[in-house]
Amino acid sequence: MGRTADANADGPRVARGRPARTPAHVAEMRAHISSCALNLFRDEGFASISMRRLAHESGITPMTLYKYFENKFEILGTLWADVLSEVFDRLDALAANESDPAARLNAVAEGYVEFWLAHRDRYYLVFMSGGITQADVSSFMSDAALIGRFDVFRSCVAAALGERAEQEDIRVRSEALVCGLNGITLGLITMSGYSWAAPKALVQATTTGALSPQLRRELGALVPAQG
Amino acid sequence: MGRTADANADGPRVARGRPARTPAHVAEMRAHISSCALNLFRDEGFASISMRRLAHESGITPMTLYKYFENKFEILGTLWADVLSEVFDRLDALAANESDPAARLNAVAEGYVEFWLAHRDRYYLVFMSGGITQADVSSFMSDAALIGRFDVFRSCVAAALGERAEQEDIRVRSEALVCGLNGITLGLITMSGYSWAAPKALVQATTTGALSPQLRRELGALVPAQG
DNA sequence: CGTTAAACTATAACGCGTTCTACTAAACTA
DNA sequence: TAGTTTAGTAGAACGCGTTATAGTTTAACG
Repeated sequence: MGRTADANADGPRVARGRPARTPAHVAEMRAHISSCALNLFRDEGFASISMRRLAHESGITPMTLYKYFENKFEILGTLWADVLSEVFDRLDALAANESDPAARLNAVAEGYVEFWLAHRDRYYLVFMSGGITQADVSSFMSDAALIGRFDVFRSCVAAALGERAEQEDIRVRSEALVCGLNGITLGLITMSGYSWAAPKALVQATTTGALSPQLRRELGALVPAQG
Repeated sequence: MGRTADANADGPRVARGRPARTPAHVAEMRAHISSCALNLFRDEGFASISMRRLAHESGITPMTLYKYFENKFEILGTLWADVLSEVFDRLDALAANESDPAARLNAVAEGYVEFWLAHRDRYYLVFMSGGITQADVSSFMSDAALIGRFDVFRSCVAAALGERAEQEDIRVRSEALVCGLNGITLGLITMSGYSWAAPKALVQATTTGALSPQLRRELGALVPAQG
């Protein structure tokens, strides 16, 4: 002890031997692996693709995989960003095509649910891939850029409410809206044995519920009064 | 060929050799295994309990386990009924304690969400145990007795709407309500990194949304007119 | 009793995610 | 070029869910 190389601690460390992977190369490698993974997961499902197989298809050794990713789920996590981008790009386009605020809210909400229903493979990829634990999802979902994209809903709600909107009001309404839409998707996909009402009807009930004029008064009992 | 025992096909088959397991014994054995599984899963988590371990704790061979259950998830499925019973027993009690219809609806909705939030282990057990596929959940959820218990919500919605309620109206509203509550639970549990509004606020937004007076008119565009 | 058909056991095996260890290849400095 | 540090490889290993196989016990029959 005391014999190690960091005796000269007055610099970023003298470069001896092969340099460590540059962040750029790491990013490139992760992107390469993720791209292979996306194709494989889409075609054959997350559970069916083994790490050994993914490594082989990526032209890499299984061990190397674990140099770039903590585990299989972390690979999955990098794909979520792509899928969610896809959803929200579509929602933004839908929103741009509707000038009436209430109609816009409804269009976006419908688009969200219908995207998942039309691409169940992606839904499974994001929300239902096996063995997910609380920590896995929430750590990924705290990515600020991703969460920010859910603001479409918030701004649509704000626009539809118009003048009468207050901050906390909008927040609760739009979060409840997102939860409702997620719940609709979850129900229709995972409990397909039950004969649900039409998705559009459920979505519309949820969006009009989010704009219910009654809500603001009732919320007064829960959040600090604002004036 | 032709030498087999079913030459005498004029009966339910002659009993030769050890009789097959009686349905009662099968049920009993499954119950025994399930009971062991419930304790183990609750204490150490679904993923942490191996089939070898469960077999051992049940006083049984791993192979025998597979004689009574198709796979590990089927064991899990038998526990869902117990957990859901627990939820709905509580909801029924809550409903009985509230005479005002709107308050009752809210109490039941809150109770539902709060149960899952307070017993996340059970939530994982039911909704998030790894590797679940569409078929797994929906086949279980088509159990009529279980689905019937969700009618608490329907009847609460009907009572709160009072005279002005119509069949399809109630149906869509209560299904959207259930979806919304499921979505709230899903969001709060799996995306705990995000700072959601208070659960009670989200629930109240959802219940008042489900009673929104606007809804009935808008639904007219989607479902056949009723008069 | 012996026969028969089933229940159950014991054990090995497969591929999985993951980890470990020993090794080779590469990229830099002195 | 020699020395050093890291990247990547090769391959065994662990426990997992699950399956297959062969053997043993059990409960009914005649």
